[in-house]
Amino acid sequence: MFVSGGASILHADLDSFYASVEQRDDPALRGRPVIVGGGVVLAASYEAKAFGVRTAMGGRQARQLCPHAIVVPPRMSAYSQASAAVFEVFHDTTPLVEPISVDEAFLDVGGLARTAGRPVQIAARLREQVRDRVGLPITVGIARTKFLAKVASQVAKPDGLLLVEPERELAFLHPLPVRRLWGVGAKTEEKLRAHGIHTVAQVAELTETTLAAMVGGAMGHQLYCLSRNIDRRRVVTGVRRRSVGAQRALGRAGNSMSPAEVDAVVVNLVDRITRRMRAAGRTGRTVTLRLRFDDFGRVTRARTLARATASTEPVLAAARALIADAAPLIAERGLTLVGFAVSNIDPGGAQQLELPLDPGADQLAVDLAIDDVRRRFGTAALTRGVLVGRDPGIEVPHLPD
DNA sequence: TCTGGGGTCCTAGGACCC
DNA sequence: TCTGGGGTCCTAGGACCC
Repeated sequence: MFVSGGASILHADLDSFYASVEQRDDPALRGRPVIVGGGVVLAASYEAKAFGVRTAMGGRQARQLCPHAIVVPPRMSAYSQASAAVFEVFHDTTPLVEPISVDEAFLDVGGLARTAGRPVQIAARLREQVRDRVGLPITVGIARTKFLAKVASQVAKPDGLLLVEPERELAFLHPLPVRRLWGVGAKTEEKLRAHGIHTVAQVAELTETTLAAMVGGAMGHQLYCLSRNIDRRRVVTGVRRRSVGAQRALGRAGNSMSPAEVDAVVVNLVDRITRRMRAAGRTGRTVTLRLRFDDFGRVTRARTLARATASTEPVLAAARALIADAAPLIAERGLTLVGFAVSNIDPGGAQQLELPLDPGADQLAVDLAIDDVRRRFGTAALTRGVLVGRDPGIEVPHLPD
């Protein structure tokens, strides 16, 4: 099966995910402006967005814009369940699903023409299924590249479906504002604006060298490519996490916390992180402390351990040492947020691959199972693994480190 | 505008190695 | 005593994304 060159990448994106779940579960909320989250807007229904309410906006401002909005507290477990149900629909559609977040994924449906129809038909059916089985609206963008599929879904929102045919890619892309380009936020938008550049078409007129001088090498290259819809990224499954973190906003109360109270927060954060790492079978080496102060200034401090771990004690020891080093900063600037992340995740150290073998499996069966793992995960998969056999007569091949 | 919680990637300097 | 070129790892900060 070879790539046809047609538009066969789907970007599926649930609309106002948290708010839609709330409207689904409480009929009284349907058709009305709903805001999820009090201090900060975690999600807003389209009825609330019509008043200018946006995700990540302060709660006070949101209520000023939309005084009659119904504000509900988040119900994370309900969203997790809804997400799992939606991903079930995704996986029923194609095995090539690349999750981006709880409410978003890329799907490659290029190889399904014979069995499932054209991508537009597949996308329409997927939307119906999510509506019928989970009760949520979802928007799907279809294009030849991941980047453009995502742009298409953004343009098609809410509750829409948009196919960008290969022959009209640039006609679709070029009139859009630069902010639509992946990686362009407030700062980069401002840099480009300073040069009189507002649209994707204007970016596409520039050389890579010119762009690199404006926004840096990597970003310049990216903008050069995306503005021409050059995007060779494939839809990939099984992307590994690179860090695990947790944080807690303390507000002004953080200013007056005693060292013991801060330590209690640290212990709790480290416990949550290492618990999740153990559950996922991952280890990491670098512990990063993240602090936010009264003036909203931010700072990070990091420490790298001798070996990767998911145990509470060494991570907690590093976390406490980082806090101790930062104590003068905290005293001086006033603490309002503390967080940790463990990164430098070991690519294989903690993964225990269980090879299913029939009872009485012989050496050949073990070798075949290992070959299968190598085919699926690459030859590097086993180089740092440990295999435990019950029968001492069966050998695990010596694997170079 | 006054701010949650979870992430990713890039840049740049210093230490260290061959 | 001074000197190249190339590479890795670590730390800190910044921008961006959902």
